[in-house]
Amino acid sequence: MTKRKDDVCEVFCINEGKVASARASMKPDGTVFRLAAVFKVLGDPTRTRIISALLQEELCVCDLACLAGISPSAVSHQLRVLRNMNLVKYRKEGRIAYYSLDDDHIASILTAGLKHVEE
Amino acid sequence: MTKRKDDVCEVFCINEGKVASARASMKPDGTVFRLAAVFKVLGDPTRTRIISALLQEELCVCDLACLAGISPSAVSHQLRVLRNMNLVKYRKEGRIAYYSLDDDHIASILTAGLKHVEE
DNA sequence: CTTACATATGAATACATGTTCATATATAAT
DNA sequence: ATTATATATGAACATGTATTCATATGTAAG
Repeated sequence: MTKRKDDVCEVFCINEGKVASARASMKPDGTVFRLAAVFKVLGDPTRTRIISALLQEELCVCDLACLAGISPSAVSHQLRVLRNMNLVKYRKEGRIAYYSLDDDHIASILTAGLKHVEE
Repeated sequence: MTKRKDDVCEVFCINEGKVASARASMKPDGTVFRLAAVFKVLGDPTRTRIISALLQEELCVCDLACLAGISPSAVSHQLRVLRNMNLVKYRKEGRIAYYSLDDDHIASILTAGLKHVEE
């Protein structure tokens, strides 16, 4: 196998035209990367469960820990990940932090995913 | 910290009522798990790019390798992952395998995700 | 001012995962 | 038949990641 690592595209594409047009109509790399990042964050069972629970109503860390069946510490770690991706937001009431979905798109993504999963 | 690992839920929930109702309205564990699995599969930049390219038209392994900028071998591995999750299907034409999205839900999921990413 | 509690966070460990490399299979061409 | 090509696959390695544990922060209560 002596394919050169660079310019693989130019030389080894089978349908250069299709590749060129596909490339032209694709979202920019940054967008694809951020999209992947969002899906990756949603792609952990614990976090999916958390988001799924928050579809109904806001919940505090402890309650989410109950629902997910893991320690509050683990939930807190995961909530930070979700926060960093702008998937959840929270409000503080005393020492209790109530988390909720950050915007309506999140529910749409979940719903679309469920349609595929539930066939 | 002397919290028992079992029955954490019963003892340490702050709002038992909210937790109970959230639990009742949540999808079964199996569904949540499969949903997470779908998102996890979509959560890799290479696979997101592949799916994104296939939104336009079917493409063969080599062309996808060009678009993703990785080896055909790596693409083939990823295509198997996507196949296992029923996200893509393929038809053979001679020795060339043309891949396409398996159903319309996939596009919906991508679109919903893009709305969040593009704000 | 302590004490208790809800949450957050850093470090460490155990586990999963994506790519590469080598090789296999299958189909077309010579 | 032999060679070239398109794809598939197994093993290995390197990297990433989710949980746990220990600890820190901040808030309410005694």
